[in-house]
Amino acid sequence: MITKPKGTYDLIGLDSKLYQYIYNTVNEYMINYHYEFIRTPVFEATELFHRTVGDNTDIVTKETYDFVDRGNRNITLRPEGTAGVVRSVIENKLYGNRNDALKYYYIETMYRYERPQAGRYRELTQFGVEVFNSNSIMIDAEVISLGYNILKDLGIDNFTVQINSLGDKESRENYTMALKEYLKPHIEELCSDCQERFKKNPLRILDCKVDKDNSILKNVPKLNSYLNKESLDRYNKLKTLLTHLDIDYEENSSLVRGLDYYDDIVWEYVTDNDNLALGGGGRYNHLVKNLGGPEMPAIGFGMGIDRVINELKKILEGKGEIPHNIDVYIMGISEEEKIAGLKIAQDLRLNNVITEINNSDLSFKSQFKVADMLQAKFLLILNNNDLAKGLINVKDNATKEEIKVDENEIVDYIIGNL
RNA sequence: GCGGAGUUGGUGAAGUGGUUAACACGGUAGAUUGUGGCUCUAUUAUGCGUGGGUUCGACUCCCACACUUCGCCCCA
Repeated sequence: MITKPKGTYDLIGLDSKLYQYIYNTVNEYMINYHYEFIRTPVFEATELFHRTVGDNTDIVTKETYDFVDRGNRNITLRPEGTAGVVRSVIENKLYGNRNDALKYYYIETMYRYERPQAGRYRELTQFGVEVFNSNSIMIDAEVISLGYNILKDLGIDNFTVQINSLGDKESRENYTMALKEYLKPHIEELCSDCQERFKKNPLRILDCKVDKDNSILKNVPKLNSYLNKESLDRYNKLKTLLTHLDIDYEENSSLVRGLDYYDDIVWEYVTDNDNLALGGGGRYNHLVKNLGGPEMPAIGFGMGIDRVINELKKILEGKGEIPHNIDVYIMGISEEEKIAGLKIAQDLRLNNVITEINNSDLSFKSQFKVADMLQAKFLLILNNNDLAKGLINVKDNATKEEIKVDENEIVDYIIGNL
């Protein structure tokens, strides 16, 4: 038997239902918030991701899906959404005749060559937004609240928005130096991974799972105190705006995100139960220029749909709710009954009634079982005698009451009683 | 890249180096001559992740690999 590749999954059953639900909700929100849908290629030149992410992390050396195509091009399957959108904005000069914010959203699969574990797959799906050409803190507030409002609307309420400011490049460099200065005498007391991080990415030490209760890390200099006036003002303004928009947030001074292209505001949507990030984002005011575009501020976030699906499943299990399936199941045995049923099914379907019909040679007993499995609300039990009189037997599958309805009124009857 | 635990039917699973792989749910058919969900009866894995090896004999022991799952690194 041929099995699916490691770390992938088939979107089936309840998962696929929830995916559609999320997909539809996201699209609705994006339209109302006036974000334009953008789709970029699944694969891009490897160099794009290397330049976006930087060359010094494990991400580039062991966590991307790289291959050489038949034309000897170095290609990488996109591991995240930002790089492709930024590339497209630059390449298509989408900023050319605009002086307002450019707002894009995507819903796409991503590929990461990782060892699978809880909430981590090799093929994952994210939705996200990227906004260009505005450095207004109002945009930061809009983007953060957009992700927040979507999650809330989906029915997820056990999460928290964690925010932090990394400051601008200068502030961050000053802070990094101060942090290293502070940690240097204690470096031997930290875990071996932190000793490695000290050299490669000192800010990540703040995120360490092993040393998180270590008094050395608890007394570490605060990032916020190294912010310059402008960054601090922005951060304070953001907090005011989020409160203004009724967004519950939490400040997390050790939230740094992994990549060094972020400036100023960063945030994550974190579940309360298991502290898993459903999504996160930040400002990246220098990335566009670094990738060959003009000086242009930008901000964005990505949300892991796979993780959101898992959260929704937990919530549904807790409530014991089974998602709605179909409205009407049409039953019949003889050829005439089935053919009559097919027309009725079409009439119902054209009127937005979710309808299924028996097409096989199943006994009534079996058809009832199918109807129950599909959680049909109404059963249309066709028989030749009544059909000849223009009547249809309608059974309410909740009350078990059965009545005969004129075939010309069946659609209205169903719609009126759903 | 590193480590732990797993892999038996549509599902949940038990199992032993030795002819036919428990049990339950589900499915199908019938008792019920075209209106079910209860009950009863029959039936439902030529197969125990894949490939090798040991053995008279392997689902059971050994090795490798694949996949699942939970962590580490990393986290876009």
